[in-house]
Amino acid sequence: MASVYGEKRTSPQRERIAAAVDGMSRAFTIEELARRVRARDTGTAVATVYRAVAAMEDSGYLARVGESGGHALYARCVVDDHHHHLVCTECGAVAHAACPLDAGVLASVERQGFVITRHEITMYGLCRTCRRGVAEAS
Amino acid sequence: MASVYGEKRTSPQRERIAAAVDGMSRAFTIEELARRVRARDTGTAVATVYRAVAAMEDSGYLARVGESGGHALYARCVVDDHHHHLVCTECGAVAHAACPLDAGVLASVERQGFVITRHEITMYGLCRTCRRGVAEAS
DNA sequence: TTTACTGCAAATCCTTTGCAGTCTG
DNA sequence: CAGACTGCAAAGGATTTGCAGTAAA
Repeated sequence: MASVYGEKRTSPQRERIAAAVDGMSRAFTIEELARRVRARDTGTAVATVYRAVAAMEDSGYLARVGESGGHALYARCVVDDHHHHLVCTECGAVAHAACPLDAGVLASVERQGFVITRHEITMYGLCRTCRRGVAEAS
Repeated sequence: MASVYGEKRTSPQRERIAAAVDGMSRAFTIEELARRVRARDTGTAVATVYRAVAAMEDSGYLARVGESGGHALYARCVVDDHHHHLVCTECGAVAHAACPLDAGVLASVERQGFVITRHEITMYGLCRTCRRGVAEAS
């Protein structure tokens, strides 16, 4: 668990926060994470959770995988190579997807004179379980 | 210019806002648009610009093409079929790109049990002109 | 006439920051 | 010890919204 916060310092609060993150099997908002942390230690300030999450994101332990109702969604992501995420809008389950920006797209924008320096791809959908739920409901 | 606001009502303010949008050859923030509108009519409230932009977005006349420094970026986009945008981070020029989500990606997430219901792809880069500028500067 | 649109200003609301104090390394 | 990290609370800051008035249709 040394790389959770990268080269940054740790603290009792950050350890509790890291533990809470480990307990998350789905995408979560900072608010949810904070609630979870504060359930065990009321003393942990929300600002501290925000700062810890930023540190975890820096270290690559956590990834921003989308947003929901104005709240950023995060999920543990220890995969090193470049990829993107797909979040189930019903339950928050996360899937991985290879980056779809292939030679064809690059050539297409190149033809327009552009080079891509950065991109963000966020996908939302339904996981196997929630897909069933929706089908049954209809 | 009837479809600018879709089926919604128009007004002198909305006409001025539409004219200002037409004068924009690049991506712009609402703040920039409002400044432009207010240069000719100080009386137009920023809230009105926000509401007009929302209406234009609804009608498909305007598209959100990215964000810059916490400000949403918009650009005129009358292309009907599904595609994405690439914004030059230097000058705001906009390029179009076909949606890169192909059968391969869909199959990949399907293999994980997911179906995609929505996705957002935003690309940033440099246009031909700004590319040169950067090269010369280095 | 109906009801959408406007201006103004206040309210939202997630996230960030300033500060003083504490603790890690 | 220096510099991070913490708690608290206030500040940020783009966007939204309530309201009363005006004007499209």
